[in-house]
Amino acid sequence: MSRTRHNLCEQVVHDLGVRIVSGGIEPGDAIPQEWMLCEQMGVSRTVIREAIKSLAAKGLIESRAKRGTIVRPSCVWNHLDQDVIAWRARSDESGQNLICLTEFRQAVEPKAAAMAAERASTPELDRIREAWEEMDRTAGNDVEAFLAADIRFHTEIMQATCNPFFSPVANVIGASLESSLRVTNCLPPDNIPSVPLHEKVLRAIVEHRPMAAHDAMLSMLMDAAKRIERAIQKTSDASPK
Amino acid sequence: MSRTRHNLCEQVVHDLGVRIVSGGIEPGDAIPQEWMLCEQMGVSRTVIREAIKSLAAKGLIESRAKRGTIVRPSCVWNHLDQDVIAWRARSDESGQNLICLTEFRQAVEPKAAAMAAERASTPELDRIREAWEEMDRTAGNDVEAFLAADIRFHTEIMQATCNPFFSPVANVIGASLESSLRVTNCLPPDNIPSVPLHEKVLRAIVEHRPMAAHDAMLSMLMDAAKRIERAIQKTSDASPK
DNA sequence: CAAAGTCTATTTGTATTACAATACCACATT
DNA sequence: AATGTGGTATTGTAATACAAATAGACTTTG
Repeated sequence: MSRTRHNLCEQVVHDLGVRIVSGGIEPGDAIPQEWMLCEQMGVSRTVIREAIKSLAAKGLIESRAKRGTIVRPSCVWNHLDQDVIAWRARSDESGQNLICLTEFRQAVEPKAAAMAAERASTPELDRIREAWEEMDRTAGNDVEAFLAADIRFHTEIMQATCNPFFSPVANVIGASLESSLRVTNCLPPDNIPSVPLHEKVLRAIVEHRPMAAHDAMLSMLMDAAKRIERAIQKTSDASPK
Repeated sequence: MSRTRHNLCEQVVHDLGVRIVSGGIEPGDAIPQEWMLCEQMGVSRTVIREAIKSLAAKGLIESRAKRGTIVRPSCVWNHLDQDVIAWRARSDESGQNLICLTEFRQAVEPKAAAMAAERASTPELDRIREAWEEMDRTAGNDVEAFLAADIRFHTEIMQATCNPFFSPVANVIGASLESSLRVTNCLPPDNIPSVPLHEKVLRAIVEHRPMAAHDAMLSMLMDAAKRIERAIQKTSDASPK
């Protein structure tokens, strides 16, 4: 039970979620019955049932009377749910998940940047600019603050597409940046070269140049992907086999 | 209470979900208190609470003791959740939602097709081919079966990317095709021209030609988008203002 | 003997009651 | 006027009881 969470139900959701996503219980298999979970976790059936409803809402499990509650095939999980992404990231020893995250970003974000360049309203442009300014301010000294600003920069671009279906991509971006921060284990100065790359994207969007925004975003992501790949290479060399 | 669902909780989730997504309760506002919902819907507090957990898991609401349960800003909703998509589609009078769905597909699917062309394994290729064959078989006579096969075709391509983050896109595809079927109000023969467009995608993927797959998918989607736009134009002309 | 139907036991689904924890609000205190 | 303090409404948790559904064993019947 890692660390205390804001209430019992969330704690149970987290524990079961991690167990399922990390492969502790395989798709098709049943999770323990309710009374058994009550015993194992020392909570009432009320709590267990509410947790089960949460996980079912995320697509992870499905309950039927008598049959029990089974883990659904992973292709129907809500893989862009913030919790599911976090649980997945936890059990990513190899860095394979980080590669998938980055790959997905490469597929979606350039097009999103282009759409933002077409449509972003003035307040949306301001929010993107503010995020970039925060990046510029914190680069080289505060890694945490830079990360937060970086996430905000990309998230605001998703919002600026004026298409709600891009919103969940923000979860991928957040997980990707956090995870890559851990993997590359970077120092404050390492953030500095990233600033002009983001600036290029910012300018293209502000000046309503979709193609330029697309290309700038793509090359920024390719650069990030390259650094991640190198870092993963290094760590797998350090602990071979 | 539209129509009877498999259990009480799901019914409550559906009713509340529709009310929230359709804008009946705005972000920042509180939903009725638990005892009030019990009265309104004629169910126990147990059921209400489990439904609330479901909606919270989808990002729609957030509960706090005393403060009540409030609707969260729509930018943190899990917009790619199957239920959320369905609820959104219900309240799409203008066709604006269908346009967003299509636009998102255009942003993601070409790249996904390219990745599938790079990596798809033989069984995955078989499943894509089978889906296309089913489309070919049912085009011109069975609209329902054609729709199902069409959805399967695109869904299998998402799976063939070998990247789990593409899976939820299948929900968008399903909603888009169903919704566009309703809007364009098409007859069986209207499906026929769609078959060779899909065949082009299929061939490119099977022959492992990423660029070709990308382009074939994109032009297919552009074609679909054009037809949808025409249909929406027509219906808004029919019922002006 | 096989196929169909029935019964039972197990598991989830729903209702009810009670109390704990929390946080907003009004009131009192300094 | 600012601060503290307690009441109160609302969600959080527990416990119990029963309903509904169904897998699997058992029985009946052709």
